[in-house]
Amino acid sequence: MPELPEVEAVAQTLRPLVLGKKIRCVHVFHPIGVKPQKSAFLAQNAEGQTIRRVTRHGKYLLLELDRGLLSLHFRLDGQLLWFSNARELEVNANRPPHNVHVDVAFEFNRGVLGFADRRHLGRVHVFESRNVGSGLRSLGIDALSKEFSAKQFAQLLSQSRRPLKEFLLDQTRVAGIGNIYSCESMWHAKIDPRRHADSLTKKEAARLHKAIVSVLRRALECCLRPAPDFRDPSWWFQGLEKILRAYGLEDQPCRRCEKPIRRIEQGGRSTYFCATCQK
DNA sequence: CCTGCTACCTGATGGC
DNA sequence: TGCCATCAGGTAGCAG
Repeated sequence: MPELPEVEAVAQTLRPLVLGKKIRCVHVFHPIGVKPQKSAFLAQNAEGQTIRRVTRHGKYLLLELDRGLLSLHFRLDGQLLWFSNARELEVNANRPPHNVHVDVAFEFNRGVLGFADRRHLGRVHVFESRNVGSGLRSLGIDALSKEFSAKQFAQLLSQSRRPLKEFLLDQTRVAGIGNIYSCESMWHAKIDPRRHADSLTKKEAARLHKAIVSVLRRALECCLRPAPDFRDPSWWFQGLEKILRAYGLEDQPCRRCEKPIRRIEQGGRSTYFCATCQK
């Protein structure tokens, strides 16, 4: 559930399910999912606590407890699953013929929340506060927060000479933008991903800021309709393809100028863009 | 501090 | 059909 809109949709959908519920028991089926923390540490710090708020910062989903918080990061493939009870989870997960890998589960009085990830790259951690944990602590401004203004964005851009694409993926500057929506935002703003961040004019920075916010809002609407279905392990966000204009469209004609979309590599990741209308 | 590289994992896909 | 290479919406950790 990779980028900000997907995580926000999950947060909104999850909120009514877990708010005010007490974590009766934590199950760690695959310890890699809590690494580098220990299973016992997670259990000790989460069991018996009630979920007071469900929030999000960048791509991190945060379950705030009476004391401390749970930090869930889905990386590339992580997802949440909901089971009626521990028995249902036991029957349906982590055993053939089902292909459902629940690494960590939180059991409530009614219902169980599972964190599943077949690649085991996603992580569940427990922290005293948001200021602990390297990834979470160093996150920049959330791209859908009030603090993310055009002025603030221009300021951040001016402080970096990295290629724009790499700058947008840097979660310590602006949090929440990933590979898809960085490409989409730059396409909408008509700016070349290879430009250095500090080379953007104020006007271009403002255009890109606007593009980022509208791309993320649009994607969030898509992610909420239909809303995530935690009861279906095969569920995934649908319909996002129809809003994409660059990502994954190598060799297909640009929707503005008809020239083929190009794919290049930046920082070890694919960038899709139109070399003709993105300057 | 910054930047760039690799590791971490599994599964889907396409070429031969 | 099988085998191999490549790709995937991400980040942590490390060296320089």
